Order: sequence, then C-alpha cells, then structure tokens
Amino acid sequence: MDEFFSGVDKSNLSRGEILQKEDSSKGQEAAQIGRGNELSETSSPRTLPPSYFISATYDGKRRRAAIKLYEPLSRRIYTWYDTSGHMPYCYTNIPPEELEKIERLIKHPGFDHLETLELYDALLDRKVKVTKVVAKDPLAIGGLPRGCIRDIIPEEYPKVFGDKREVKVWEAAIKYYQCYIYDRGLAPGMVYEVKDGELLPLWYEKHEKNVKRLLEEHFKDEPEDLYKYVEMWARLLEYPAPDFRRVAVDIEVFSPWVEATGLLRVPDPREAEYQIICVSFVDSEGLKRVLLLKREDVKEGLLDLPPNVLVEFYNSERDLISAVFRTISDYPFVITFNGDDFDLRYLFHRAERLGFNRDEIPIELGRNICLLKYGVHIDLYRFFGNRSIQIYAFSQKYRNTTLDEVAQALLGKAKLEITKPISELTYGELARYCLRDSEITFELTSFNDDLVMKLLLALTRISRMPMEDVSRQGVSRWIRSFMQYEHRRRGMLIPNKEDIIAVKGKTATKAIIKGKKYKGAIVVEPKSGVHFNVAVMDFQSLYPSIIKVHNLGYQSILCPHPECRDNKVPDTPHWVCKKKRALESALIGSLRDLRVRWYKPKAKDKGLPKELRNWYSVIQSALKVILNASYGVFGAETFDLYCPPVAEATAAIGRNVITRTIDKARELGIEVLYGDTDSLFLKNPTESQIEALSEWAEKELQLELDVDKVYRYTVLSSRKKNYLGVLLDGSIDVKGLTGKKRHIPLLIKKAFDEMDKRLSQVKTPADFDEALKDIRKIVRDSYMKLKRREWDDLNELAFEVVLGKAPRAYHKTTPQHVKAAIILEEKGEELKAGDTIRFVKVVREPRVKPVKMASDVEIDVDEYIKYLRSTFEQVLDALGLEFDEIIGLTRLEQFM
DNA sequence: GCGGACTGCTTACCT
DNA sequence: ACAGGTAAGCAGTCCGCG
Repeated sequence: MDEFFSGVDKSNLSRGEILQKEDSSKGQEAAQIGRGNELSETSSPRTLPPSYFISATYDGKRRRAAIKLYEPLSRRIYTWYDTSGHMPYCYTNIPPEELEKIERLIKHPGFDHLETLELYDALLDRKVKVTKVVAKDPLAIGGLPRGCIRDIIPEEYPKVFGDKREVKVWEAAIKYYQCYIYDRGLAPGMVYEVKDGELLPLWYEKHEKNVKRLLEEHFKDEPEDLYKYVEMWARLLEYPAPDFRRVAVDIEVFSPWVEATGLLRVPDPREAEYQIICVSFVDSEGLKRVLLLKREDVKEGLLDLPPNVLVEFYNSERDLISAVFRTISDYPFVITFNGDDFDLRYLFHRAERLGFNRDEIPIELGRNICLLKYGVHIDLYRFFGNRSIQIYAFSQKYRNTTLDEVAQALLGKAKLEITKPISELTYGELARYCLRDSEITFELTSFNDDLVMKLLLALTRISRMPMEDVSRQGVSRWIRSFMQYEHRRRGMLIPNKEDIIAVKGKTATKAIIKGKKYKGAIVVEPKSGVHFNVAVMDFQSLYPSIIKVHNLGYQSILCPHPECRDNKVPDTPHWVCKKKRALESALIGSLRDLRVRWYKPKAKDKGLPKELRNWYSVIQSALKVILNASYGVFGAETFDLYCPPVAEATAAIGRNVITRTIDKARELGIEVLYGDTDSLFLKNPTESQIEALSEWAEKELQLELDVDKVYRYTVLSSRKKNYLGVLLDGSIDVKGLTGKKRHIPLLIKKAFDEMDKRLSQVKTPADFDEALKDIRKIVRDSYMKLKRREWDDLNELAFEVVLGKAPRAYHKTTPQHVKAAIILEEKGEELKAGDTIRFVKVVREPRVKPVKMASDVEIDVDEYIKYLRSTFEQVLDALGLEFDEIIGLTRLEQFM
C-alpha cells in the first residue's frame, strides 16, 4: 500500500516528520504573524503554522499558482505562491521533431518547451507516447482569442505536413490551478504548514491512528484494491473542520420610481447608477453593524435598533464604500446571497464610478463571479440553487432559491416585509431591513452547528477543488475533478470526450420515453388497495453499488480484451473487463462503502458526542449528494467522461437485480405489492423471510438489501409512483399523489392534508370504518365549499405553476399558466424562466386569469370540482370509495 | 362544424 | 446543465359524420 500516497504530496514529508504538537502551543505564534502583518498582500510567507488549504488561483503577475491558506488561530488568510516552477501544459500525439517545424507554435510568445513521456491510455489499455507542450502562462494553452496552443497544433499540422495523421491534443481545457492541485497531489480543505517557504502537508499522529482504527474495524473485508481508496477518502474526511471566521454582507441601493411603468426600477449592478444607501454586516463573533448614508429628505424617525447593533452614519458615499471595503478585507470568509450577481458587483462598479482605483477595490470581477483579493467569497445563492444540494442535502425543503424562501424553510425566519420602496424608508426601517438580510444570510451558514460551512469543506476535500469553485459549480464538476485527479495520480491520459464516444459511444437498449438514450429502471405494477404491515426493503445506494461490484467505467465497458467478452451485461450486448478495475468503479465504490459502512451508522450513533455525530452527518450527506449523481453523469453529454454504455449497463444490471429479487421473494412465499428501481414493498413478511431474502441478495448479488421502513399500512393507488403509507410511529409518507403537488390550489391541498391526518390515526383494520366516514365528510365539505362558492379568498384557488421558459418562448403549445403569464406581460410585468405564475380558472375564454386580476364571480367552480375529484380519486379508489357517490350524485345524475 | 381518439407538450413528481 | 420512468392536464391534429 506504500506506493499509494494519501492524497497529499508526500515527497516532501516522510512519516518520521509527522507533527505531534497540538494546537494550544501554536496560538501565540500564529497571532504574531497575523497581527498587522501585510504578508498576504505582498509576499509568500516563509513560515506558517497549520493552516487550511482553502483556495487556489493563478496569479498572472507572478506567473505562478497562488494558494490561499486559512490559519485558524490568527483567523487570517495567507497566500502562498508556488516555489516549484510548475508550468502550464497540454499533451499531443505529435512528436517533438514535428512540432518543432510548426513555426506558429514555436514562436508563440507563450510557448516554453517540449518534453516526451509515456502515459497509460485506458481506452486502448496500452501505453502511449505523448509530447508535453509546456507554456509560460495558462492562457497560451487555451483561452487566447488570437490562437492558443491547443488550436494552433491541429490548425497548422496539416498545413505543414499534409493530412497524414489525426492530430490530437489532450488536457488543454483543465484550469491551471486544478492542474497544479492534481500534479502536486494537493488536498484542498486539508491542513498544511509553510516551512522555509515550502508548502508541506501536515499529518497528526492522532488523526492517522484514527483512520487506521476505522479501517481495521470496519473495512477488513473490503476488496483489496478498494481498501487504499477507502483509506484516501477517510484521511480526507475524518480530519476536523476549523472554526470559520466570517462576515455576511448585504447592500441596499436607492431605486427610483419609473413614471412610465409605475414600477420600481431594479438597479443594474453593471451600471451602478444609484447610490448605495445602506450596508449591513453580521459576523461570526456576533458583531452586527449597519452603515447608513446620510441623505437629504430622509425622515429621521427613531432608529430603534437593538443595543448590540453598531450604527454608523456616513456623509459621503465614498467614505461609506471605503469602510465597506476595509471590512471586507478584514475577514477570511465573506458570505453573500447573490453577491456574485449583485452586491459585490454593484460595489465594484459603484466604486469605479466614484473614482476608486482598481487597487483600492478588494473585489476581483469575473464574468459571472466576484472573488476577493484577500479572502474567500461564498455566494449562498449559488450554493443553495445547486439542484443536488437542494434535493439531497436539504430534501427539497425549499423550492425557489430566494433568500426569503430558503431562510423560512431552513431557519424558520423570514425577511422583513416592507410596504414602501427602499428609497422611502426611514433610516430605522432601512437599517432593520438591511440588517435582517445579513442576519439570515449569516445564519444560513451557522445553523445546525455550521452545517453549510462544513458541507462546503467536505465537498472541497472530496472534489479536490477550491472552495470558491465548489460553492459555485454543480455536482458533475465535482465528480469530474476528483476523477481527473485520479487520472493524473495514476499516470493516465485523460481522454477527450470524442475519444470515449468514438470507441464506446453506442447504446443498445430502447428507452421507454421518446428521446431518451437508453432504457432505465423498472417500476412494478402496484397491487392497489389497503395493505397492513408492509415492509419496504431497498438496496443501499444501488447504482453506486453496481458500479462498484460490476467494475463499471469508461475503460472497462466494452474493453479491448477478447477474453472479457463473455462477461456480459444482462439485457445488452455489452461486456465488462475482468482484468483491471476501472477508475470510476474504484472511486465511487470506495465512497459508497465508506458512507454505508461508516458515516451513515456513525451519524446515527447516539453514543457519540453531539459534535462528532454532527460532523459524521455532514459527511454522510456530502457523500449522498455525490453518490446520487455518480451514475447519472455517465449519461450526461455535458460530463467530460460521458460514456452512455456505462450508464446503460448500470441501469440494465439494476433491472436484472430487482427482477431476480422479486422472483426470489415470491419463491420465499412473500407477496410483493410494489417496487420502484431499488425498492420492494413486501406484504406482512416474517422476520425469517426478510432475513432469507437479504442473505440471498448478499450472496447471489453481492448487494446489501435492508429493511428501509415498515408501514403500519399503505394505501396503494393503481398508479405507479403514487402511494401513501403510515409508518409505525404514525407519521405519513405521501408520494406522487396530486394532493401533495406544489402547484395545486390550497383549498384542495388543505382538504387532502386533512384526509392524510385522519388516515395517520388509523391503527388497525377495524379503525377503518370510522376513518372512512370522516373522509367522506372531508370530501363532501370541500365539495360543498366550492359548490356554494364559500372560499375565504381567491388565493385559496390559485394554481401555482413555474415557467419553464420565458412566456414568448412557447412555440408548440400554450399551456394555461403561459396564457396567464401572457396576460401579465400585457400589463407590463416582466417574466422569465423560473418565475411562478399564480392563476385561477374562470368561465370566460381563455379560461384562466392571473389571481390578482380575477374576482370571485368569474370563477369556474366546475373546473375546480373536476380537479378535486381527480385529486381524491387517486386515494379513494384504493379505499373503495367513490367521489360521485360521496358528493351525492346518483349514477343517473352523472350522465346529465 | 363538432366531438372523440390520438399524439405531443409541459410540469411535477419518484427512484 | 446527473439519469430515465410515470401521471396528469391540456393543446393541437386528424378523422368521421349522410
């Protein structure tokens, strides 16, 4: 195992040097370096106590990688610059003697030199000779508008040599700082020190022992070739998090009425036309500050802020902005909600407008991002907007990524409501409003014991990316990054997407859904009705497990070896390599094992101290986010290691697994009521039946099949992906039923929730009679409420549907919510993709109207009754009830 | 000219 | 900018109907 390094470049550090000092003795030293010391702005520190690697960039002036380190005792950021002379490069298949004849390459100002080396080409399972083209600066490789190396080589080669061979360039699109991280085997998020000007990884004996014990106690029977990967991940993930010193910022900008539209103008951060009138800060030490601009004709009013809030008035906007810049430059971490697109961008352009020099502005503007010269900017809007984070880390608790909605869902705290435009608030109102935004922005990083900061740190470690990038990019980038890292570590050529597609691009199955690339999972036809005592068994992380057990990856699927061709994937003509473990299989498999065998149980272990348990729970949800996407990325064209047969094989094996398990269950005499992808609903199984099935899966499939939950009873509708289940503790799961969908009118949803509540009280089959009576009443009451037009408010009748695109972009059809949206646009409202349209159904064409423009009398009650009927019928048919009979319609009347 | 059968589009959900 | 599968409602089209 020794040839495997633990994720950090060990060439600089032998085992004997492991530091054993614990933090207490380091305090003063760190503080001295920190205080009043401008090291971070001017030069690389010569020495630095243990510090967390937070971020990496390329410093254009110094022409080298710059690493930001967070020293947790002085609580400052230090920037260390590369000393190794590492340079940007890419690879090509053209030999140096030929490249030397390409003048445009050799004379390119960014060109440095050529090297030759051998790399492993996993697609062909053989070594390849490549030429490394080394450049003086990263832009020369890829990114210069007038010819960069990665374009010049394929452009010029045919001109110089005629078209005699296929020209290839590899690894030219990897960001330089990522390249630096990979090549030096660095571990973002982990602890380093600087000694004699060199960056050294730091390992504490305690930490090493902890990892060793974890491995020995829980991974003894791990496949040998995965063991070292589990070790790598465990080293990264076991190490504790620092305390993050940070400040949340929010700004308010004067925005005038526009007479023509009667609407408020939304300030454009790229113009920064209007004054910044208020800025607030909330920091991790509990400091709250509000900076206000003195303006004429502002009603003074009472400030009336809590006594612990510092209020500062500024006579000039310039002074205010200077103060803001000083604060921003004081904190290692600056938190905003949409600061990339608004707050920091506005500050930047506003400062420019007011005559600040670039070097007086601590913000670095990117095309879509704003970074900081000193510290690290985390834009929570980006992070919470990440679909995977939203779904898997926060289980869909919020829908729209607005500060208000996220805060309400996660903190139970809302923005302050204001009824006047920002510009008309008194100082007190403005200060309170602005401060509240900073408060909740900060709390979004502090709730649940700093969950979000820790999650970011964990993802930084897994992905091998700077924290700034992790917080802004999607899960496929995280996965790509740690896979690229592994290529470099193993001396593998990172294939181009086209290379993979050319050799292994074809899928062989037919998707059920038109337009999809391959067949997916199986959904078992449900046995509709009420069933008591239902155990739901499921395979733990089925797809990642399949990728592990069946060795799936771009190199192993359809591998070049004739002797592997008999290792078939069921239901497909594909085969899988028997000789070498694919990189993806190893990385995903080991992450899966670590999550299932270590982090998940530890997160639930009540015997552990709360803080430790909390850390385990953070790690397990970080792993969940990554594992849940780990199969999908192979079927996503945007993924750099896109390989559709890998995704197809995963799904095909999944189908094979679930069908065989159903057969086995029936063979064991268990009735299977329903199943979806990786789960089985079993009716009243005995302990021993469950055990037998689980053991069979372990032995025959090498997969873990466990009881996930037990329902006191379930109500299965006849439709797939639609059911309701009451757990033993009385809590209720409602899946897929219209009654729980977000877009339906509140009036219908409330009636449905009432029914849920009533159903959750049912304990035995005998209780059902009473419950059914009550449910009939619930249905009848809501029907009568509609029929008699007795709703409290039109809002109760609003459908809320999200625009998938701008209203004008619907060309094929015009759905109802788009009709309503168009009416709103005619009134001057601007609508875009992602906006929610609230509308009601009315009698007159076009049958819909935006809620705010409709009145009670025009509501088309029959449409609502139809909707009520179809919503309830999904459950009623399983309960043996009929909607029409309940509301008192006779058979005959139905046809009238 | 109109209704029913059908397909396609769109959204929201499940795993 | 991770995948495919399912349900529902509605828009739009085609066809038959003396």
